[in-house]
Amino acid sequence: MENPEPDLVPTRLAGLPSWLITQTAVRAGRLVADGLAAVDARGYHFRLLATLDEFGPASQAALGRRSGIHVSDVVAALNELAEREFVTRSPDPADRRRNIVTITAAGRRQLRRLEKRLAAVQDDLLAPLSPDERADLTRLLSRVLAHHTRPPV
Amino acid sequence: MENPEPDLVPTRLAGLPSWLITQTAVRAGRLVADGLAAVDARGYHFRLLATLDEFGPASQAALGRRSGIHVSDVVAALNELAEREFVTRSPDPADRRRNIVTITAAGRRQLRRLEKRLAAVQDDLLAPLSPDERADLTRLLSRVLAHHTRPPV
DNA sequence: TCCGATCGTTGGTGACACTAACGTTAGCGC
DNA sequence: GCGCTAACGTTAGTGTCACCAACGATCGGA
Repeated sequence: MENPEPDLVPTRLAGLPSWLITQTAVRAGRLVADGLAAVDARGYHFRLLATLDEFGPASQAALGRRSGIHVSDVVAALNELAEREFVTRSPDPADRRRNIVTITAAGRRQLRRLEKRLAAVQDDLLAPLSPDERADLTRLLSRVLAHHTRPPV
Repeated sequence: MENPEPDLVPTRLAGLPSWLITQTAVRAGRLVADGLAAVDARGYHFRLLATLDEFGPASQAALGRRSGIHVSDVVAALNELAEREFVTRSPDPADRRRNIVTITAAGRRQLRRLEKRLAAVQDDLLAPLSPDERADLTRLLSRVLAHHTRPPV
């Protein structure tokens, strides 16, 4: 929806892996945002719903760790999800500091919708690559990401 | 410098290429930002200096197109660069709407410093990959990016 | 000469990641 | 049992990047 006719890109940038990754991420982010916006959601919402669906009810802190979202941002995103009844928050009887967050049936339906949108986005995003190449890319990125997720330091 | 001990990540996320790309970009962005911050700069500054050095003096609009930065953001970033005398702005005698932006000697020195930092960042970022794999990743990302840069629509 | 396009600039917005501070609560060491 | 530390949820604020709308000035083609 933008990108005002880019001129040729400096090779100093185009050759930098960090630039390639972040720029590709910008494009990917746009596609994702557009896809999710059609269902009135954004990345945080999907990540939280997917995490809840996969691991079951959890505290907000656990949700944050698993989805990679900061606890303080989890609060805001859950407020929005709860307002639309995609999720319920109830105090943990066993630990009064905690909330137990649970996905609702409506939340699961919303998640299905989001997943459908995102599947289309993947296809759009990786359009120029063959299935083998897509697998290669996924493999390489996973390795890089894993390396920086649990720094061997 | 953060990442508070991530729990296991949902496979629903870990398998999504769009997620892999954006998450890897977050890590890359952190490394880049840290590297540049050490010289009191950020991404926009490097991109502008590199573009200027590669293509020579240019108008702000041209700079924006080549570096992929919105014109309005170019203004702010150039203000910061000009304040530190890394760049000079002079009116274009041939077109009074335009400014001609030129990189200074100090700007070139700063660019060298930034490039040095970024080279180290690339190595850190791609540490788990062999040279061949790094080339593969670069190739794949370039293809994806090219496809979304000039939409074939 | 008019009109549309371009240029620089200002002043916003939104998503995402992240930080600091706070009161509450749990659980461990002693 | 008591005190300290750590974890929890929440609020409020920051920085980067990308983007949008509007403006006056200027240019260039019809």
